[in-house]
Amino acid sequence: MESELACPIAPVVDLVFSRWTTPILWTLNEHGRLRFVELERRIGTITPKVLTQRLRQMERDGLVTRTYHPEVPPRVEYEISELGRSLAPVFHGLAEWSKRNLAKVDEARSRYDGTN
Amino acid sequence: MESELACPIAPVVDLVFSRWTTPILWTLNEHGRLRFVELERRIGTITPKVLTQRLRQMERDGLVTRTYHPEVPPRVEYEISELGRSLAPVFHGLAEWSKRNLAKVDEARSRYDGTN
DNA sequence: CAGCATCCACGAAGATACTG
DNA sequence: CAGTATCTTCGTGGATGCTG
Repeated sequence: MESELACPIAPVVDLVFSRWTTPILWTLNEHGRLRFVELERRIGTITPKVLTQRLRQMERDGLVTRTYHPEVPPRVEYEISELGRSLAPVFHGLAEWSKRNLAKVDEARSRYDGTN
Repeated sequence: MESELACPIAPVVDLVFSRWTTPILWTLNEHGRLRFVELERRIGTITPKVLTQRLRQMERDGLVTRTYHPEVPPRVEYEISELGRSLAPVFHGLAEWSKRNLAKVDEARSRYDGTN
């Protein structure tokens, strides 16, 4: 998808920051093991189809684990894996940067738009 | 774009990891001030239209600066801003994670696909 | 409940050609 | 050189309905 030619982190960006993966990972990291609907509700605006798609991909990539309980009604639980958890420092770094610099982005936008 | 309800870093993810911003920022961080075509060539697969779009947005967000030299032929130079440079630790963290864990992702995929 | 199947809509991105 | 203009393609995502 992205050009790796000039950017060594392109693969990991594709992996971790493609759409919905961050909220999913963050939620699972905060609340531990969750059922499908719980995850769906906590994220709020995602549709079940898309949530399923992303979870499958993340399961394949080893970022989350899926546990199926053959009951009636069926119960499926998702959990962040060790590999997924190892991204925590990166996320923390982003949160820090956010706290410190996101306001500057807003300022820059106002300046650019001339709506000082 | 992304749901912020469950994920505090969603805004910064949108800002920094939307398409092409990472390669652009990385390239400008590596090579300093660059002209439009130089940037285009280093990234390799981006089209001028898209490159222009992304650069405009990043300029608006305060991540890059644009300098126009009214000459013939015209010369425009792009440079990473202080704000953009402040992302370096985050990028470095990603590169580190990449070196350590990207192979595990490949393993997980092989396992999932059953192509052990 | 946890999904899959299907259809549809939209915007981002690519290809191409053209200007000051 | 540094873009802009236009057209087309494509993928993501939304909506809906249906199963074990």
